[in-house]
Amino acid sequence: MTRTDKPKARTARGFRDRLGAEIAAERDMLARISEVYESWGFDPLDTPALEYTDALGKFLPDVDRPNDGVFSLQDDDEQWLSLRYDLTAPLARFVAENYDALPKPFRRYAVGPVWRNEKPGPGRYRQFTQCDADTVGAPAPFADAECIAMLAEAIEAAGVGRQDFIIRINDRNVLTGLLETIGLGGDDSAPQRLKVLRAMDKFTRLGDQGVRQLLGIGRKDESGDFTEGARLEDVDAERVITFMKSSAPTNVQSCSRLMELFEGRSAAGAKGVETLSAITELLKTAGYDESRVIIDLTIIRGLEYYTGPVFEAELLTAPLDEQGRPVRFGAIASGGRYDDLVRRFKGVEVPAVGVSVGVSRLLAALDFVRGRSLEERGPVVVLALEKDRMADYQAMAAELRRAGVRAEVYLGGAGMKAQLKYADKRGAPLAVIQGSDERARGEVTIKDLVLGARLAREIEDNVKWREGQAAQISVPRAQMVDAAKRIIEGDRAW
RNA sequence: GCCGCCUUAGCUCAGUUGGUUAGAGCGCUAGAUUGUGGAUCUAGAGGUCCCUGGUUCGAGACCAGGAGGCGGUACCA
Repeated sequence: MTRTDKPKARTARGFRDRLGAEIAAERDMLARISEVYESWGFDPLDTPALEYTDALGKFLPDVDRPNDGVFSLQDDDEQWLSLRYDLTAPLARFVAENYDALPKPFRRYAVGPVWRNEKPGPGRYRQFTQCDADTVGAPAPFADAECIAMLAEAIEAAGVGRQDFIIRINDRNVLTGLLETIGLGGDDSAPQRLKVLRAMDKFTRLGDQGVRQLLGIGRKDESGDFTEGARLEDVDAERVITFMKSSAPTNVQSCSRLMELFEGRSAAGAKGVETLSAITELLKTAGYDESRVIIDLTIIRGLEYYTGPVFEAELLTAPLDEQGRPVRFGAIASGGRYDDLVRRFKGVEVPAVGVSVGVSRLLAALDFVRGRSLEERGPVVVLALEKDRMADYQAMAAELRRAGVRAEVYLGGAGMKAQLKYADKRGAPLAVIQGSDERARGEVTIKDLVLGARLAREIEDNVKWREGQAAQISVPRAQMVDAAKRIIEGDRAW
């Protein structure tokens, strides 16, 4: 192979490798969330990563090529396959395919990677993990309220304090009602409705000014790019903005304000308010008041997808980045009602509501909030000083493992110094050392790497840093496991 | 997708108006300090200067195209 033939070792754009602590943290979080889902009576369902593209509903309009945004490939029979971009579309396919055999309502949860062929950004990858729970075949509001309550429990189980997050809720029908009151109810206004909703979706980021521009003539951003506006009359634009600011401190107040707005003017709007009112009442009875679930009229969510209540969970503690600016993580979980999804397959409307936790985002957020608490705790490393005693070393490691302590024998070819460096790099709590001296005495030396590091940090004047041998003890071989366990317990206290 | 900025050692970055063997800090490897990671000292390894093409006697520096990264914006089921 010549130089130019050599492939470059690199991960594909928007993808990444992960190891050790991060995987453990995600596995742990998924287990906690799944446990909550399962305890609420949801059964796990696993579906394939690849689906027929038409089953996912992702062909470009009027073109027989799959949509941008999904990774697709053509099978040898020319049929298009796509990697799933969420867990809900496969659920709809599964329900339609097995409709008659399933208990209805059908409750399932699903965990796994999904792929999106989009521009990656910080914390935004082209492969990420979702953790969903959905109830198919149950109309609002009971299933919706349950879903929200369960989400709150799942987020807590994942490690976010009760006071550190809030779930914001809105309803698609309420938004439809708003659009009707500004004269955008008709079928011919559909494109404009879309633009208005998109503009509203940016309220949190762009504020009144930006949204006002987007509702009117359009907006030019700081890079010089221009976004076409919805071209509403000024009065109507103001109504939209006023609407978004009219979320009240209590859910009851919000509902009565909305009722006032819609009464006699929009059936859809009134229906939405009733639903919101019912859900928040149910939740309140269950102990979820405004401090945990609040009506927020700026919540929009997916545009041509949700048909009723929509909600998202947001972290309230905004940690600061290196420059001291607050870090926005966006929604850590979201969900809503989508009554149309199965209709594509069956022709009949099947009501459904679900929730999705963005696992990677939640992990990243937690990481920030509690400052890399996911610190690596490596295995105990048994040094291999005498090559002809490897069997003894393996026996030591085995004893430690039997006592529930992660342990391994150093298997490289380097000397003692390098072996300790290795142990250090692995994050080992301690190293077990038995050279010829210890062996002659029937002992092992246990070096406390955590304590040693701490002592070294305190001792500024050096040369005598070597007396840091206080961080190690010799014990009879038979007491090795006990001594090791004691040291590990002690380290935990620090 | 569009706009802007960036890409030099494992990492963070210097590199003067184009001019010989491309540098620093940290990290890494080895040695010293009785058989010891984290302190100190010494030595060493490590670079297709993102890629391709062009301008030039000469390109890490200049030009064009591409790739990757960052930021903004659009889209986001």
